[in-house]
Amino acid sequence: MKKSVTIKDVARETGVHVATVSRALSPNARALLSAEVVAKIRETANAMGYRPNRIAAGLRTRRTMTVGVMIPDITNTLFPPIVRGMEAALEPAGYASILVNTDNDPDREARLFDVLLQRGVDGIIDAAVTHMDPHLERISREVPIVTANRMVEGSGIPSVINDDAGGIRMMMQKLHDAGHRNIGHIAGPKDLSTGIQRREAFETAAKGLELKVPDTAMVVAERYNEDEGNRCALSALENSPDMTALLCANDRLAIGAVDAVASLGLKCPEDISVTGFNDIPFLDMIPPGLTTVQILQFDVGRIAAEILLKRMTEPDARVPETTIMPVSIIERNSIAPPRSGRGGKTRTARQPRKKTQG
Amino acid sequence: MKKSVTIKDVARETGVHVATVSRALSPNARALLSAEVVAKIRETANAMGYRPNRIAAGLRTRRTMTVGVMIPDITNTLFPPIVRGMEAALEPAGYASILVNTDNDPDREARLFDVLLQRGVDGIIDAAVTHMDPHLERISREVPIVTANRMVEGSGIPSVINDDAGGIRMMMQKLHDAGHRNIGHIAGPKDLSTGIQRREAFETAAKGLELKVPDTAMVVAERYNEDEGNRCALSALENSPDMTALLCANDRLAIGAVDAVASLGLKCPEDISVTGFNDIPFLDMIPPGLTTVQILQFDVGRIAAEILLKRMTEPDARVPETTIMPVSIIERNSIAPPRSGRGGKTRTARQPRKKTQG
DNA sequence: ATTATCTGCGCAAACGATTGCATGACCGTA
DNA sequence: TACGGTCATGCAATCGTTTGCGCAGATAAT
Repeated sequence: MKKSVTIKDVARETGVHVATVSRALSPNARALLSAEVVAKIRETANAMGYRPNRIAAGLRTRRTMTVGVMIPDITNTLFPPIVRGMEAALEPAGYASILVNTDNDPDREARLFDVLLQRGVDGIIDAAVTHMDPHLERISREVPIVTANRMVEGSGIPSVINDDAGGIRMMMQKLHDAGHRNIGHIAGPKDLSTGIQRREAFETAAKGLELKVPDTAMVVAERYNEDEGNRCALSALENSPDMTALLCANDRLAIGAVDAVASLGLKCPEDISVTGFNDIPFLDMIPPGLTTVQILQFDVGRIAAEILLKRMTEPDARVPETTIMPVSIIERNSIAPPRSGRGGKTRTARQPRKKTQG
Repeated sequence: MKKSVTIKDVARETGVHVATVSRALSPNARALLSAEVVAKIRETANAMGYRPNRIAAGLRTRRTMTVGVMIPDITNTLFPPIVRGMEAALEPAGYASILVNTDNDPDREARLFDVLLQRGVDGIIDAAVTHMDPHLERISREVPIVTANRMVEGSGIPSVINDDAGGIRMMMQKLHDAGHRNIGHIAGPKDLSTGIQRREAFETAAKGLELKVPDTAMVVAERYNEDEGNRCALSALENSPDMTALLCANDRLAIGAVDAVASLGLKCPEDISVTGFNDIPFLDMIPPGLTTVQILQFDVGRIAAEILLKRMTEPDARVPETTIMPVSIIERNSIAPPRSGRGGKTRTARQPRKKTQG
């Protein structure tokens, strides 16, 4: 609309060369100039409403002071706090962020990487990475990357993740303490590191507590959403009549599971205990109040951004390859001691099987 | 990290001039070239892994194919769907978006405008604007702007908002139909167009239904959050013993209000009906199930983006100054007929006043 | 055959900033 | 007075694209 004032205008106005203006305005080069000239330049630059053009600067310096942020879907309430955490570290350092949603679609992801690189981002934070990401290593040779909340194993790409294993272990212990011996699991998608790691943690925890988990009591979701939680819970509940608790790989699956429990005429937690993971916003307000593993959403984003900052500013600084953020259990009302049995209560009740409950 | 292949490399490889490469790769200029040359260039460009540098192009063309998106706070669940709506229109058109959170802080907002303009955004969608925004008109002379969800009156800046007045009117009618005659209002912040317009709509609706609303039954919140909803509801409930319903300016205020109701030993909806506005995600899962005004969150963002696209591509095309999106009532369980009275039930019950109930 | 019109492509100047190098003024010292 | 050394600033190239203009050759019109 209106042509803006450039370094050249300021130069003309103050009667110096553009190079001098550039130096006067640059925190680093400022020391090369006499104090009076610097003062005069900055003054008139301000007066003229000069606004540096980072596009032009970026062309020359190959640094745009913007980073790319990839997430699966911003409407998934897990991610906004993570994004804010990133911003909390990025903005004070002078970086802006281009945000893109992959919808967990690899084609889209590939396109979006191009979108970011074409715009010359100085780095990328990827919270949408799949377990075996085909693009990431190639991209990471062009620009610094760190993954948040998820990781791709063995890639050497720095990641900031949660103590998935620890969270699951603690939750299993909690269920065991409450008396549960037949615990099912709704696992997350098998192409996501969180899905995989939580499932493995579930299995080793079960083994550690000497619990048997029949195949029917462990079903893996295609996606992290309520519908899948519902579907998987239904399957588990109908095929594992002895099951008294369902440990879910995340909160949204758990919410779907609670629905499934209700739709079978059962109650949570009286008939079936259900647990979640993440402690997403508003979870505390949804009945019956899911007991869940709380992760430090904001801090995951913040730390990931801080690591990226380090990699961008000191390209050969050493950064931790994977930093694991602590988790904790938030106790609400979705765990209760198991009923002695629930054989007749399921709509699709079948003939009772041998019980393994101890 | 690795220097990328430029137009110059492609030119050398194919034995033509850079200008020819540029034209071969530009959908518009392609027609100027012979088909064979175009084919050859595109082929080798692909083979070499050429990725256009939009920074450089932007410097020359003054178009970066990125837009700025300002919102108050992405962790406010109202905004993610709006942002996705924007993206749905922007991305297919080749635009990426830089997202910034203002936290409703005018200083921050001013800084962030600079952040966006320094990066040469082609346009801005502002969903964080205050009613009398000091910056907006100045900025709008430099770059096309459209506001979403909110507006600044009399500015001439295109906006896409919701039918606030209509929503409030319908909700008032609903409460009236249920038998309520003493209806209170928790108004939104007085510096936001939504707060103002909904409050005005409340007052004219009350007048239209011939309801008296004592000053004590209308309290305005400083911010749109649960704590303010709680505080305001407490004040209204304690100072207006006759009140049987609380129409809240948004869902978060309403959530706080039902907490307040409960903390006074009353029940919603039996003792006090409460209503919201927006129908934010997860609202349906929170007891008692707020009856609310549903807005088209996604479409507000989408339409705003479409209008911005029009303004960016055809600077003197005429666009509607304010487009109002339809709303509808979602009925849940937070409205019930009024009790005959609730005099003795409030903790801070005072001597009964004259009733105006008909 | 001469001139006018097209076609297809190259030339070079932008866009706005950064930065290595050059230069001139000034100071101190020999 | 001449010389070496600083200090403050100017010069000009550069980043990767886009685009107005011009030129050469081919084709068409006269």
